[in-house]
Amino acid sequence: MARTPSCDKSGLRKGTWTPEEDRKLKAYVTKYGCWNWRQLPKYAGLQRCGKSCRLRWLNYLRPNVKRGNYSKEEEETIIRLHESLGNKWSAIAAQLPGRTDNEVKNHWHTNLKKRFKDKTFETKDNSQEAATIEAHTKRGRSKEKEETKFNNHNLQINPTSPPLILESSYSYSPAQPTSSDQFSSDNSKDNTVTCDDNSNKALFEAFEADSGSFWTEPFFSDNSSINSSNSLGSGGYEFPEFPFLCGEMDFYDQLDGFYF
DNA sequence: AATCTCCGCAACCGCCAACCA
DNA sequence: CTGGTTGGCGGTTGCGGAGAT
Repeated sequence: MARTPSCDKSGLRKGTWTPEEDRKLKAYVTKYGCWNWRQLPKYAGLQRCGKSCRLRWLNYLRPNVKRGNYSKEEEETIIRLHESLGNKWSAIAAQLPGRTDNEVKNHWHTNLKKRFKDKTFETKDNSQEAATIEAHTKRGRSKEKEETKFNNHNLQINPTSPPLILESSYSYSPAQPTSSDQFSSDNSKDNTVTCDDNSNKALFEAFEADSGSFWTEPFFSDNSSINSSNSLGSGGYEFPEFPFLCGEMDFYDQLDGFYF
Protein backbone atom coordinates (compact mmCIF):
# COMPACT_ATOMS: atom_id res chain seq x y z
CA MET A 1 0.00 0.00 0.00
CA ALA A 2 2.66 2.43 0.98
CA ARG A 3 6.24 2.80 0.09
CA THR A 4 8.94 1.23 2.12
CA PRO A 5 10.77 3.76 4.23
CA SER A 6 14.15 4.70 2.93
CA CYS A 7 16.51 7.60 2.90
CA ASP A 8 17.68 9.75 0.07
CA LYS A 9 21.24 10.84 -0.36
CA SER A 10 20.86 13.84 1.88
CA GLY A 11 19.65 11.68 4.71
CA LEU A 12 16.03 12.66 4.50
CA ARG A 13 13.54 9.89 5.00
CA LYS A 14 11.25 8.86 2.19
CA GLY A 15 8.39 6.48 1.85
CA THR A 16 5.75 5.53 4.34
CA TRP A 17 5.13 7.80 7.24
CA THR A 18 5.39 6.16 10.61
CA PRO A 19 2.86 6.85 13.37
CA GLU A 20 5.59 8.62 15.26
CA GLU A 21 6.30 10.93 12.34
CA ASP A 22 2.61 11.58 11.96
CA ARG A 23 2.35 12.43 15.61
CA LYS A 24 5.23 14.86 15.42
CA LEU A 25 3.96 16.59 12.32
CA LYS A 26 0.41 16.80 13.53
CA ALA A 27 1.48 18.10 16.87
CA TYR A 28 3.77 20.69 15.40
CA VAL A 29 1.37 22.00 12.79
CA THR A 30 -1.48 22.00 15.26
CA LYS A 31 0.62 23.96 17.64
CA TYR A 32 2.47 26.35 15.39
CA GLY A 33 0.73 26.26 12.08
CA CYS A 34 2.65 25.79 8.90
CA TRP A 35 4.69 28.93 8.75
CA ASN A 36 7.24 27.56 6.33
CA TRP A 37 7.07 24.05 5.01
CA ARG A 38 10.70 24.07 4.06
CA GLN A 39 11.88 24.87 7.55
CA LEU A 40 9.15 23.04 9.40
CA PRO A 41 10.64 19.55 9.45
CA LYS A 42 13.75 20.87 11.11
CA TYR A 43 11.83 22.39 13.97
CA ALA A 44 9.35 19.56 14.18
CA GLY A 45 12.12 17.05 14.58
CA LEU A 46 11.35 15.31 11.32
CA GLN A 47 13.83 13.99 8.82
CA ARG A 48 11.58 14.72 5.89
CA CYS A 49 11.57 17.28 3.17
CA GLY A 50 9.11 20.10 3.49
CA LYS A 51 7.12 18.98 0.52
CA SER A 52 6.61 15.59 2.02
CA CYS A 53 5.41 17.15 5.27
CA ARG A 54 3.05 19.43 3.45
CA LEU A 55 1.58 16.59 1.45
CA ARG A 56 1.21 14.38 4.47
CA TRP A 57 -0.53 17.09 6.40
CA LEU A 58 -2.85 18.15 3.62
CA ASN A 59 -3.81 14.71 2.45
CA TYR A 60 -3.88 12.76 5.64
CA LEU A 61 -3.42 14.57 8.93
CA ARG A 62 -5.35 17.74 8.37
CA PRO A 63 -8.56 17.92 10.41
CA ASN A 64 -11.82 16.97 8.73
CA VAL A 65 -10.19 15.02 5.95
CA LYS A 66 -12.66 12.47 4.66
CA ARG A 67 -11.31 9.16 3.50
CA GLY A 68 -12.96 6.64 1.22
CA ASN A 69 -16.70 6.01 1.13
CA TYR A 70 -17.60 8.34 -1.67
CA SER A 71 -21.27 9.12 -1.82
CA LYS A 72 -23.18 8.99 -5.05
CA GLU A 73 -23.51 12.76 -4.91
CA GLU A 74 -19.78 13.20 -4.51
CA GLU A 75 -19.04 10.93 -7.41
CA GLU A 76 -21.52 12.73 -9.60
CA THR A 77 -19.96 16.02 -8.62
CA ILE A 78 -16.52 14.77 -9.53
CA ILE A 79 -17.69 13.51 -12.88
CA ARG A 80 -19.59 16.68 -13.65
CA LEU A 81 -16.73 18.95 -12.61
CA HIS A 82 -14.20 16.86 -14.44
CA GLU A 83 -16.33 17.18 -17.49
CA SER A 84 -16.15 20.94 -17.26
CA LEU A 85 -12.77 21.53 -15.66
CA GLY A 86 -10.70 18.60 -16.77
CA ASN A 87 -7.89 17.46 -14.52
CA LYS A 88 -8.09 20.43 -12.22
CA TRP A 89 -8.14 18.25 -9.17
CA SER A 90 -7.64 20.99 -6.65
CA ALA A 91 -10.55 22.92 -8.09
CA ILE A 92 -12.70 19.82 -8.05
CA ALA A 93 -11.65 18.94 -4.52
CA ALA A 94 -12.52 22.44 -3.39
CA GLN A 95 -16.14 21.66 -4.17
CA LEU A 96 -16.06 18.50 -2.10
CA PRO A 97 -15.81 19.27 1.61
CA GLY A 98 -13.17 17.16 3.27
CA ARG A 99 -11.77 15.70 0.08
CA THR A 100 -8.25 16.36 -1.07
CA ASP A 101 -7.06 16.78 -4.60
CA ASN A 102 -4.90 13.70 -4.30
CA GLU A 103 -7.76 11.56 -3.16
CA VAL A 104 -10.13 12.88 -5.77
CA LYS A 105 -7.51 12.23 -8.39
CA ASN A 106 -6.94 8.70 -7.15
CA HIS A 107 -10.65 8.01 -7.01
CA TRP A 108 -11.06 9.27 -10.51
CA HIS A 109 -8.29 7.13 -11.89
CA THR A 110 -9.32 4.00 -10.02
CA ASN A 111 -13.08 4.16 -10.13
CA LEU A 112 -14.69 6.92 -12.08
CA LYS A 113 -12.67 7.16 -15.25
CA LYS A 114 -13.89 3.89 -16.64
CA ARG A 115 -17.42 4.57 -15.59
CA PHE A 116 -17.35 8.03 -17.11
CA LYS A 117 -15.86 6.71 -20.31
CA ASP A 118 -18.51 4.03 -20.62
CA LYS A 119 -21.23 6.51 -19.83
CA THR A 120 -19.93 8.90 -22.42
CA PHE A 121 -20.01 6.28 -25.10
CA GLU A 122 -23.41 5.03 -24.07
CA THR A 123 -25.28 8.27 -23.68
CA LYS A 124 -23.71 10.75 -26.00
CA ASP A 125 -22.78 8.76 -29.02
CA ASN A 126 -19.94 11.18 -29.26
CA SER A 127 -16.90 9.07 -29.65
CA GLN A 128 -14.76 11.96 -30.76
CA GLU A 129 -15.28 13.85 -27.54
CA ALA A 130 -14.71 10.74 -25.51
CA ALA A 131 -11.57 10.03 -27.43
CA THR A 132 -10.38 13.54 -26.77
CA ILE A 133 -11.04 13.15 -23.05
CA GLU A 134 -9.35 9.80 -23.03
CA ALA A 135 -6.43 11.23 -24.90
CA HIS A 136 -6.01 14.18 -22.63
CA THR A 137 -6.00 11.97 -19.57
CA LYS A 138 -3.16 10.07 -21.13
CA ARG A 139 -1.17 13.10 -22.11
CA GLY A 140 1.49 14.46 -19.92
CA ARG A 141 1.66 17.79 -18.16
CA SER A 142 3.31 19.43 -21.13
CA LYS A 143 -0.04 19.46 -22.80
CA GLU A 144 -1.71 21.16 -19.90
CA LYS A 145 -2.35 24.41 -21.68
CA GLU A 146 -3.98 22.55 -24.48
CA GLU A 147 -6.12 20.72 -21.97
CA THR A 148 -7.09 23.93 -20.29
CA LYS A 149 -8.11 25.33 -23.60
CA PHE A 150 -10.18 22.28 -24.25
CA ASN A 151 -11.74 22.36 -20.86
CA ASN A 152 -12.49 26.05 -20.94
CA HIS A 153 -14.31 25.47 -24.13
CA ASN A 154 -16.11 22.58 -22.59
CA LEU A 155 -17.10 24.71 -19.64
CA GLN A 156 -18.68 27.25 -21.86
CA ILE A 157 -20.68 24.85 -23.86
CA ASN A 158 -21.89 22.70 -21.05
CA PRO A 159 -25.28 24.06 -19.98
CA THR A 160 -25.71 21.52 -17.22
CA SER A 161 -22.78 22.82 -15.22
CA PRO A 162 -23.80 25.20 -12.47
CA PRO A 163 -21.68 28.26 -11.83
CA LEU A 164 -18.53 27.25 -10.09
CA ILE A 165 -17.18 29.02 -7.11
CA LEU A 166 -13.55 28.21 -7.32
CA GLU A 167 -11.49 28.68 -4.27
CA SER A 168 -8.34 27.38 -2.78
CA SER A 169 -8.84 23.96 -1.36
CA TYR A 170 -7.54 24.95 1.97
CA SER A 171 -8.45 28.53 2.39
CA TYR A 172 -10.93 29.52 4.98
CA SER A 173 -13.86 31.48 3.77
CA PRO A 174 -15.86 32.94 6.64
CA ALA A 175 -18.80 33.55 4.36
CA GLN A 176 -19.09 29.98 3.21
CA PRO A 177 -17.26 27.73 5.53
CA THR A 178 -17.06 24.10 4.65
CA SER A 179 -15.63 21.31 6.61
CA SER A 180 -12.60 21.21 4.41
CA ASP A 181 -12.07 24.89 4.24
CA GLN A 182 -12.20 25.79 7.84
CA PHE A 183 -8.57 25.36 8.48
CA SER A 184 -6.11 27.46 6.64
CA SER A 185 -2.81 25.83 6.22
CA ASP A 186 -1.52 28.45 3.90
CA ASN A 187 -0.31 31.02 6.29
CA SER A 188 3.23 31.13 5.15
CA LYS A 189 2.68 34.27 3.23
CA ASP A 190 0.95 36.50 5.72
CA ASN A 191 2.08 34.66 8.79
CA THR A 192 -1.35 34.41 10.21
CA VAL A 193 -3.15 31.42 11.48
CA THR A 194 -6.80 31.44 10.70
CA CYS A 195 -9.35 29.00 11.82
CA ASP A 196 -12.92 29.26 12.96
CA ASP A 197 -14.01 28.47 16.45
CA ASN A 198 -15.71 25.21 15.77
CA SER A 199 -12.92 23.79 13.77
CA ASN A 200 -10.44 24.96 16.35
CA LYS A 201 -12.22 22.95 18.94
CA ALA A 202 -12.75 19.99 16.68
CA LEU A 203 -9.18 20.12 15.65
CA PHE A 204 -7.93 20.22 19.17
CA GLU A 205 -10.30 17.54 20.36
CA ALA A 206 -9.37 15.28 17.49
CA PHE A 207 -5.78 15.94 18.14
CA GLU A 208 -6.03 15.25 21.83
CA ALA A 209 -7.97 12.09 21.18
CA ASP A 210 -5.30 10.40 19.18
CA SER A 211 -2.15 11.94 20.49
CA GLY A 212 -2.79 12.34 24.12
CA SER A 213 0.83 12.12 25.01
CA PHE A 214 1.75 15.16 23.01
CA TRP A 215 1.63 17.58 25.89
CA THR A 216 4.07 15.57 27.85
CA GLU A 217 6.32 14.73 24.91
CA PRO A 218 8.00 17.84 23.58
CA PHE A 219 9.55 18.18 20.16
CA PHE A 220 12.77 19.22 21.78
CA SER A 221 13.69 18.98 25.36
CA ASP A 222 16.58 21.34 25.22
CA ASN A 223 17.05 25.07 24.89
CA SER A 224 13.44 25.81 25.58
CA SER A 225 12.89 29.39 26.32
CA ILE A 226 9.16 29.11 26.22
CA ASN A 227 7.37 27.03 28.73
CA SER A 228 3.83 26.06 28.16
CA SER A 229 1.91 28.49 30.21
CA ASN A 230 -0.99 28.92 27.87
CA SER A 231 -4.43 27.71 28.66
CA LEU A 232 -3.99 24.35 26.99
CA GLY A 233 -0.55 23.28 27.90
CA SER A 234 0.07 21.12 30.84
CA GLY A 235 2.83 22.03 33.16
CA GLY A 236 6.28 21.07 32.12
CA TYR A 237 5.76 21.09 28.40
CA GLU A 238 8.61 22.81 26.69
CA PHE A 239 8.62 24.30 23.24
CA PRO A 240 11.59 24.79 21.05
CA GLU A 241 12.86 28.27 20.80
CA PHE A 242 10.45 29.85 18.49
CA PRO A 243 12.10 30.60 15.20
CA PHE A 244 9.58 32.98 13.82
CA LEU A 245 8.18 36.01 15.45
CA CYS A 246 6.36 37.35 12.57
CA GLY A 247 4.94 40.58 11.34
CA GLU A 248 2.30 42.24 13.37
CA MET A 249 1.37 39.25 15.42
CA ASP A 250 3.62 37.46 17.75
CA PHE A 251 3.48 33.78 18.34
CA TYR A 252 1.12 33.76 21.26
CA ASP A 253 -1.28 36.05 19.48
CA GLN A 254 -1.35 33.45 16.77
CA LEU A 255 -1.92 30.68 19.21
CA ASP A 256 -4.81 32.57 20.76
CA GLY A 257 -6.37 32.94 17.37
CA PHE A 258 -5.62 29.39 16.55
CA TYR A 259 -7.13 27.63 19.45
CA PHE A 260 -10.05 29.68 20.64
C1' DA B 1 -0.94 -23.75 -0.01
C1' DA B 2 1.77 -21.35 -3.18
C1' DT B 3 2.21 -18.31 -6.83
C1' DC B 4 0.65 -14.89 -9.96
C1' DT B 5 -1.84 -10.84 -11.41
C1' DC B 6 -4.43 -6.89 -10.73
C1' DC B 7 -5.62 -2.79 -8.47
C1' DG B 8 -5.93 0.91 -4.89
C1' DC B 9 -3.70 4.53 -3.02
C1' DA B 10 0.11 6.90 -0.46
C1' DA B 11 3.86 9.24 -1.72
C1' DC B 12 7.26 11.08 -4.89
C1' DC B 13 8.72 13.97 -8.78
C1' DG B 14 9.05 17.80 -11.67
C1' DC B 15 7.14 21.87 -13.38
C1' DC B 16 5.13 26.33 -12.79
C1' DA B 17 3.62 30.63 -10.72
C1' DA B 18 3.84 33.84 -7.02
C1' DC B 19 6.55 36.28 -4.11
C1' DC B 20 10.47 38.79 -2.44
C1' DA B 21 14.96 40.96 -2.08
C1' DC C 1 14.22 43.45 -14.21
C1' DT C 2 16.33 39.35 -12.40
C1' DG C 3 17.33 35.45 -9.83
C1' DG C 4 16.36 32.69 -5.81
C1' DT C 5 12.94 30.59 -2.86
C1' DT C 6 8.69 28.59 -1.76
C1' DG C 7 4.17 26.61 -2.24
C1' DG C 8 0.87 24.41 -5.15
C1' DC C 9 -0.50 21.31 -8.58
C1' DG C 10 -0.91 17.32 -11.61
C1' DG C 11 1.30 13.16 -13.37
C1' DT C 12 3.46 9.07 -12.18
C1' DT C 13 5.37 5.37 -9.44
C1' DG C 14 5.53 1.30 -6.91
C1' DC C 15 4.26 -1.16 -2.53
C1' DG C 16 1.33 -4.33 -0.70
C1' DG C 17 -3.30 -6.30 -0.14
C1' DA C 18 -6.90 -8.99 -2.42
C1' DG C 19 -8.55 -12.01 -5.58
C1' DA C 20 -7.60 -15.42 -9.21
C1' DT C 21 -5.31 -19.43 -10.77
